[in-house]
Amino acid sequence: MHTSLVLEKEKNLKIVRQVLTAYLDEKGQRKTPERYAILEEIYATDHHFNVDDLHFKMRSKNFRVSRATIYNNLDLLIDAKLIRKHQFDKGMAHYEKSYFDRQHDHVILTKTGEVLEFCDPRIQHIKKTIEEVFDINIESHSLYFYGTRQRKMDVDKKIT
Amino acid sequence: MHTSLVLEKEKNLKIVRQVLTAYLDEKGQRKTPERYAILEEIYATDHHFNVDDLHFKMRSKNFRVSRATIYNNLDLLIDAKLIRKHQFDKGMAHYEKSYFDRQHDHVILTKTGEVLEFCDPRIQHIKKTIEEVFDINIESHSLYFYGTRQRKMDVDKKIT
DNA sequence: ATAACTGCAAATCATTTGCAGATCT
DNA sequence: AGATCTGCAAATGATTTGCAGTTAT
Repeated sequence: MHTSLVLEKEKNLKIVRQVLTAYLDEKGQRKTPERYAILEEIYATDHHFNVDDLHFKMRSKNFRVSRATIYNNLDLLIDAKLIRKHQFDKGMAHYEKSYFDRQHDHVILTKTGEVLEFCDPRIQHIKKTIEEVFDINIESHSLYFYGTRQRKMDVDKKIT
Repeated sequence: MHTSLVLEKEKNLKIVRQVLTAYLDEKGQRKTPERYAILEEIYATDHHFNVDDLHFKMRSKNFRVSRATIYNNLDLLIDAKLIRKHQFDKGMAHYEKSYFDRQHDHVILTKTGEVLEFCDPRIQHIKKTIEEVFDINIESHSLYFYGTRQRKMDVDKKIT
């Protein structure tokens, strides 16, 4: 990895640690090593993850945390706006770090489980219309597209 | 209720019964009374429902079905395109009849649990764009807006 | 000192499953 | 008759919870 990217990552880690500290101070909650370890593990990598992924990675680095503590602290990090939670289908929830990214939506490739991100302003336009039509306040939305890679076979089919 | 609406409902019931029969014939599956009773209960009312709602309603009409059978047959009805399933959050899944309605999306009012439906063509436009950008095939999507009714209080706040 | 936190194991809740007996075809 | 269904109860899997012991403040 390029040196500047490493430095960038460290700077970001420092920032999110401070965000967490500020949050815990404000809420009068304790600054436990587990909380920082979980946050750092999340911000050290770039992918979506689930509770088991995180638990396994921390354990393999010899940091002992229980799944219960991870669950508890993921809720805390959500409240601190440091991560977002997704329920792609039934089964385990997925999470992603959120502090440096802007709001986006997802495509789930159902064959591989891959997750793609996109940002389309038209969703905000739809949202605005819905708010007006129903006279409501929309606080959040969830939008997922489910699909598969366009394979050669499919292209052939089209020609036929 | 107006007589023509009652007649309309009966006509529709007849249609969906036939659709189910055709499906079961095609798949070589058995025409059990439970299957028709579940279908009819669903098409007799106009709201979203969950497994417990349905179970309770059928039992209170003295039709004994197990929850397991309901689960099994809801999957079957989904496959027959007679109903759709929604996972609004964690917790119980919701279902809705689908045969006479066209595809639509939902607004969930988080305070009351109310569900509103809407149809906005711009989602299809977004879908098309995403398919082109990522070179994928999108098979389905799920879009939910979460919000609350605009209450008088909120309006007052705005003025302040 | 003491309220908050962690880790474990047990509890929960929606859904699924195994299987014995019932029932469509 | 024979394969498919149903109903029950037990199993599952993700998440939550109760609680005793630990730790940050």
